Amino acid sequence: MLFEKAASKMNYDFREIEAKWQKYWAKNETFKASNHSDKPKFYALSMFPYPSGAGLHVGHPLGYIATDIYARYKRHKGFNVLHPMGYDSFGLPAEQYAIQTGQHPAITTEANIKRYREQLDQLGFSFDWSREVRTSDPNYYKWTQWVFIQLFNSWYNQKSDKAEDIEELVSIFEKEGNTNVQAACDDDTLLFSAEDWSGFTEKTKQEILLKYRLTYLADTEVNWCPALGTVLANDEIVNGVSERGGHPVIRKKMTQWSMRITAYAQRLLDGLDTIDWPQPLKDSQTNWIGRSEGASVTFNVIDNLDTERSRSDQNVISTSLNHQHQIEVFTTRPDTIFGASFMTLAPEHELVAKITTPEQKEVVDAYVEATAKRSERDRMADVKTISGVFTGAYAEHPFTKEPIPIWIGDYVLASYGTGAVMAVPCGDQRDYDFAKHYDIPIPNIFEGIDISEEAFADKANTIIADSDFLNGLPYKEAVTKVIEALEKMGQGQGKINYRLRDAVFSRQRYWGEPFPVYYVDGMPQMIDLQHLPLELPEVEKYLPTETGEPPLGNATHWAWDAKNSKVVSNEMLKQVQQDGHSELNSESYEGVYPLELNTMPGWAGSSQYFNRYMDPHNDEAIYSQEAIDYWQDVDLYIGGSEHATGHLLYSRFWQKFLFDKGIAPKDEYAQKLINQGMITGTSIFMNYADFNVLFKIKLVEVHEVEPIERESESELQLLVQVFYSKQEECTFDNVKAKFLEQAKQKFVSSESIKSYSLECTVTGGAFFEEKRRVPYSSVDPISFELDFRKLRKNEFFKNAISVAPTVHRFVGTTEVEKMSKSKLNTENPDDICEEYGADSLRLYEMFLGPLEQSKPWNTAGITGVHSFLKKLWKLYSPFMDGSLSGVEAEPSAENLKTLHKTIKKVEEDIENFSFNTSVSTFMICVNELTAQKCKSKLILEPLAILVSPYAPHIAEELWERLGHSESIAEATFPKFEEKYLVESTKEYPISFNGKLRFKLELPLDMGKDEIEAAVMAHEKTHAQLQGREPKKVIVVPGKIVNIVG
RNA sequence: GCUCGGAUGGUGGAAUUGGUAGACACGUUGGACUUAAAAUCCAAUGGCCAUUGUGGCCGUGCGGGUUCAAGUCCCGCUCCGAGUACCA
Repeated sequence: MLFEKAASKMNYDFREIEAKWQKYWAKNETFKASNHSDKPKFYALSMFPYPSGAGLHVGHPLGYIATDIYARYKRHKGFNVLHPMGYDSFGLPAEQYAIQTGQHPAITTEANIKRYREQLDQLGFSFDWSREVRTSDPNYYKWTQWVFIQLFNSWYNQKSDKAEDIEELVSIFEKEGNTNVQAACDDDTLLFSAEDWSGFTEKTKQEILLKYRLTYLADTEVNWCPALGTVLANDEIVNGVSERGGHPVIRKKMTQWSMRITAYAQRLLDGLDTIDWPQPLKDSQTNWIGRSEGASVTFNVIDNLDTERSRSDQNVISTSLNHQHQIEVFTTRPDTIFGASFMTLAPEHELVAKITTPEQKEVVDAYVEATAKRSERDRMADVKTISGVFTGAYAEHPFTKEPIPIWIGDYVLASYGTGAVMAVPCGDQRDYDFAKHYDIPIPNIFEGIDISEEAFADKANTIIADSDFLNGLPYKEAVTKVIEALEKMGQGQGKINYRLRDAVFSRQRYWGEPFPVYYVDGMPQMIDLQHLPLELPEVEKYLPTETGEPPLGNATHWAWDAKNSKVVSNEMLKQVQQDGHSELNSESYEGVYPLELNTMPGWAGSSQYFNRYMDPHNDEAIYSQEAIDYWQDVDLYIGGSEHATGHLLYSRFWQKFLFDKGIAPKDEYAQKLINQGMITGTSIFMNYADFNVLFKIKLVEVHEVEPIERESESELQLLVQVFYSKQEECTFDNVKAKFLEQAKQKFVSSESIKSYSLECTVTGGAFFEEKRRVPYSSVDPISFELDFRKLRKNEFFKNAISVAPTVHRFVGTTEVEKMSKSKLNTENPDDICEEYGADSLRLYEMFLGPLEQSKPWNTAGITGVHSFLKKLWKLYSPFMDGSLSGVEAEPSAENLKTLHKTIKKVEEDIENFSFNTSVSTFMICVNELTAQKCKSKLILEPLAILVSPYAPHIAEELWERLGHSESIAEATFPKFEEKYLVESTKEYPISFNGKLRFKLELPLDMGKDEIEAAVMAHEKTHAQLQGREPKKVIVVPGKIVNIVG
């Protein structure tokens, strides 16, 4: 008993140690950050997770561990560290679960968060949990709604290049109309004067302002699925039907909220130069924004064929006047305008119906209808098929005045540019292919270029020919000249086009932030801040209503009483609508209006959470000025690259907006960002079509004809091949049933037997006919041999039949894939924590490879880091068993060298986020100190601090056992001192013609010539040279010697 | 197609500015301890050839080049991964 107790104190009992310190940190609020400090601030942030029902898998903590190491390191370095965590807790899975089970998403979400928290706590993160945020918490989304209102009340002034108050725009309108206003606004905004403005009705004014607001209502084309009553994202549609249920999907216009992110396109692009983010991520944002420079050109549509005919008769009639229709195109190659031989409109282009000639109407209508049926994604995926039809109409070339046929084709997308192109087949491959296909002329306007096979698109080597005033000019000059000419004619100007579209901000979902919006006379009104949050109403069903309204349409208590500023029953609404302001009804019915039924998208809540962490409980403001002045911005942000064009773009946009409004002090919120690589899982496949089942059967025959029933018992062993289709489960019952069926056919003759019974004992096993996934956790991580005991732990395989291992080995084939629950290749951190402890898991995740690289998960190597921790523990044992009893060994020079080498490397590694190499460094350090039998506190104390960011639990325990009563978290990071590393000699590699031949130890302070002399005098040098005279001797002091000859 | 990554032993991966390729760990093999197993410890471990010892040759996806010296720099490919996709 006594012995056991002593042993447990001596052994590395990670379970006890980890639980102890996790409790200690929570109790002492070790990692609580203060908004006031004399220390410099450091804000370390991990992207907050969506709390899914599956819990964390080993891929999740990778980034958290990295952030945690850095945060703990910075704390050791004397920083006041903010390291918060929260949950992005609105989202689809909880809603879908609610649809299936009727359980409120809030309940599911709460349960999932609880599970996440347990798992996170287990890993020993230094989070300041007092600052936790949840996007689905009304106290949080109050401020999401508030930002929305700020956006609504703002417009983008292109003159000052920032967002400004909408009231200022109104006063400009009142003074001078909108003729001088340069704003990011809808394309169809008409010009008006101050007089016009004052003459507009209030509703018209509101309609006009909506065209300027940074969040606005617009008709947006969406993928509408009538059967599901919902809008689908592009990837929810497969082959034109819904992925779920296979219902038809149509493109439909819906009034939805949009965010005018395009106003910030240029600033989002420019800002990338100011932040330290990974280049691939910057590239993908750059591509997503998709800036292209060129010109917009207006082509006049020729009104009727008579005009055209008379022109071809050389009776020149001016056709540039009174054209009914104009087509505006965007081109990046205005220099090739003389090569334009046709135009193509997107089938959805509004002019299609107007300009199509009666003769062509039928084919055009058919084509338009056919394309409408295809989703945009389908159209884009199908690049090879060329299709289009001629409208019968012609446009006039701005310079040559020649008629140009107008076609429609689905290779032109309505959503990019103006939905119309001037087709220059000689300079664009798509135009070229289209022209070839429909036999349209392909004029060549390039000097010395053969275009008989393909288009020529190389701007750099372009010399324009056959183009009137552009002849002989290279690309750049030609562009300038054309734009000048077009501007003079009023038929075009230089233009910068962006691929980036305004972001649709409405979702027909339940589990999201409600808009703080009600409608008076169809115009949106914002609810005042003091009445926020506008909380999600309760609903009976989480599906869209029968009339196709979003789920909030099911709410019975969802109308806004503007007078009393509160949510009231829909009954009140109906009353008012039916009766108007009738005197029959009491006053309270007045001023009740419908509330918005859409909710905000997933990215709304995540677009400003990093700021809210600075002051998460503030009920008066999104955060106090004081808090943001102190914390400023995120110093280190770690998360996955899959958010490159979603969250990471939208949040930059919101931040820039908050900056413009003076609410945030920085216009980029994260100076440094790192993408952790994906941890891929190893999927295991079993494939045993030919494996047999060995059964023992007992056959009881009962013969009808005999007077006395005779029981005959025969025990048979037989091999039966059991085949399984993919759908069938490999359970004992399934196998047995199949076996009995076969046995019956084989052994029971129907004539003599009245009845029979079969029993079977399984002595063999059965497996699958086809390649089938089995859980990664059920195989040996090295041999991939299946372990049936482990397999049966998985619910799906709980009845799987095993075979004695001596009979047959089941070895799986492997495939590396993204980790996901459905692929059965996830690895649960809990199991690893249980077996090896959190410190082992933390070290191992870092040891796996470079943080940013994607890497396969394999538990095989975890024993390595675990035994490292045991060795580390052992190193400190003299301080635990009392054997040292106060005697303190002075550190040897060797000890100091090892320590300082480690300090230097680990510090460099952390600064460079090269966590995998510091784990190696620790291993080397511990191996060396063990070999040196180091017993010095002066070495072991700093070592504990070095290890503490990586393996905080063991570090705390060792620190305590060294006699400290305070947490190691605030201990000062050891200072590297060069003096301990100074060497007096160097083992020079001596190479001949670049090949290493031998090594020679020489003093480091030896000069070049001395080294050469020493090397040349060496006997091995003579042996190598064999009397030859070296041509050259290269000596790099402190590095290498190379002898050429 | 375009953009961006990447390719090093049986495996994950090391290798500051070009300067000893394969650190560290896993695995494997052999050994110690043990009745045995686990745990722990020790040794070997890129390939080929030779050998009493010493040694030699080849080796960082492929083909060239620059250099005293190339995993690292340059040119041309191949393959793999990620993102994006008719962007006018």
